[in-house]
Amino acid sequence: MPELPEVETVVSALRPAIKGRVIRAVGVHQKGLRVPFPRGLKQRLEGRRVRDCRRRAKYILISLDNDEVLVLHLGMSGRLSLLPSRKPYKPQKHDHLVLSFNGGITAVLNDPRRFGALYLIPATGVDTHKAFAGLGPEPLERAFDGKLLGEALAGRKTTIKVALMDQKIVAGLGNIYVCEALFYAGISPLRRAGTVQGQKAQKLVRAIKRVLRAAIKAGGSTLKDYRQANGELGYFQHKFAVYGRAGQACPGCDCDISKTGGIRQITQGGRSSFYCPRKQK
DNA sequence: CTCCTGTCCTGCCGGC
DNA sequence: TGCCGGCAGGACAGGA
Repeated sequence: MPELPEVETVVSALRPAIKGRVIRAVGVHQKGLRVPFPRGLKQRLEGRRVRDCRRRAKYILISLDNDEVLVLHLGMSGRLSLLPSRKPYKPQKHDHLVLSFNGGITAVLNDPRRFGALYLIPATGVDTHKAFAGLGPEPLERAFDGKLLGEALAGRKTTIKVALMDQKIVAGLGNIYVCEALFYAGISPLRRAGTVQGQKAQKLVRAIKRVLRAAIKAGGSTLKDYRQANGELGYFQHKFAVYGRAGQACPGCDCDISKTGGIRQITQGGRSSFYCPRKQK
């Protein structure tokens, strides 16, 4: 499912393909996703030129020449794919929005579970929109360091797992990368968030950046395979240390799995957490 | 304010 | 084989 690295990968491919291009035709095949589509979506998009395309948290922002911004969230099953310009568009199940640009470029939003969202908002209103207001720092930016994270976590009684899932603390992390980062930082998902300070916070920040960068790197290969591949996560899913690996050995494990039970799976905040009780404290 | 729970949706998988 | 229940997950509303 698309978390920060997947969205980053999508935007990296989308930006050069559509920047400066004009939206010639719009196909709207759905009344909405998690939220209803904006009124007059088709009319408001057609004829507009794309100024730029960027990512914030897990959102894709496509700014248009009428000072409106098309905001997309891929939910957990959403895909935004670019169609080869030679091939005619063939509608697929769960294609909700089809954008046709000059030059034969077509972008298709497909989302089976419809957990995604689409907004069309004024450029001046992005920061105050409910999706962006109060959003925490970008984890890959330099400003996101141990000190900043420690301050954000201070006083929090909830667990570090739940806190890292909170987009107000840090933006763009989802269940998978939180589990992975906590493993690399050696921090238990059950630890109280407020106790992650100083060296621990710094170590966690490094782990977050490390796992995100690695995933983005692998996400590049996901995208290359994308046209032929059907794997949602592509390449990086084979590199998970703990996520989805309950009962198995964690990387570098030298304990007796038959006695320890290996990687443990628990539920926190209604979501699965995977961790190694011996390496994560 | 913080924390917690329910809701949305559909594909997939395990169990019978 | 086929059905069915449960699970997966991000964001957000609303209640405590």
